[in-house]
Amino acid sequence: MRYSKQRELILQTVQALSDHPTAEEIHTQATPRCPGLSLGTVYRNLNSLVDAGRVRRVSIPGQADRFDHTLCWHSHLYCTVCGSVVDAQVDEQRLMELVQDQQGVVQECAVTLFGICADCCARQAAGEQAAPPARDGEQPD
Amino acid sequence: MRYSKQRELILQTVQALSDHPTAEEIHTQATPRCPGLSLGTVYRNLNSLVDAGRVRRVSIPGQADRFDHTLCWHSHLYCTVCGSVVDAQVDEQRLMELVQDQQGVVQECAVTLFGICADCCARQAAGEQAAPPARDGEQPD
DNA sequence: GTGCGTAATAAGAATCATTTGCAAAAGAAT
DNA sequence: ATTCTTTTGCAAATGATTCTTATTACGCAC
Repeated sequence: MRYSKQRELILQTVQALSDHPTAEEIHTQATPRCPGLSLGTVYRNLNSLVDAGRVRRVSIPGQADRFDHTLCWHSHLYCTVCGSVVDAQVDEQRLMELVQDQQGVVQECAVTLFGICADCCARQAAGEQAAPPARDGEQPD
Repeated sequence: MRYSKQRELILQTVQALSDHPTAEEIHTQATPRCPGLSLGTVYRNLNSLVDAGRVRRVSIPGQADRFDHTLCWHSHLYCTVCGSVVDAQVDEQRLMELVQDQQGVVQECAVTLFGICADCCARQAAGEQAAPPARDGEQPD
């Protein structure tokens, strides 16, 4: 793989946006520093970076893929209130033990939690409303 | 929700096809018994059935959703050799304990295993080739 | 430095799974 | 049977992602 400034920028952007940005968010963030950067290039390079193991792909069912700068194994919690994805604390060792015993061979294990993130919990406790992830047909008043 | 023969048929088809069929597979299987059944109707009804808790949705990253007749919680193993999805044995109780301790509230937990199913393991042991799930640009010889 | 071969790019068409809009058909209730 | 509402079928729309093609620009050889 040979050097390209757009790939470098895309990698830096994923690392800077340490939440779990989508390709589109990465594109939006990166474009100012490289006008003309195309979304296709972002997708292509994200795939290369994932293949090269420099970035991780985070898939939440029914949503655009997100990309994670953290290389070591971990799980994610998808907040059903605000739509954010945060890292979750799951003991890899113990999980693998729990999961290993199958009829067949287990090579990888992905855990996705659905729930309410710490921020939204705090907000709810304070009686506030979080900006919802624009789901369904809910109109704010 | 009021009765419709196509919804009934779709439900029966998911239950009959106890592997994890996609909407398209369900459509193909169901059409003979209801000529003119449209794919849109299949999707629409699968969504209703999922909402009503009569069927479960199984998402594997980068693939069409599959539907599961089994209502009780369980995990899935995606076979990277043949592309099939089989039920996995994961102790729900112990998994939940492992996963519960987050900054935030966990409501649900999805585990997807990637590996090789029992059938493909057996085939590999016997030195055979399984029909691959038609990935990438691999051409058989 | 100049020139080349090749990998990488931008732009947009193409694809795939899924959803949606709408007029017609089918359940349900009267 | 009549009316009211939900569902259907079809086709077109969407959204995310990939692919195609002509073009650009690395990086090496001279």
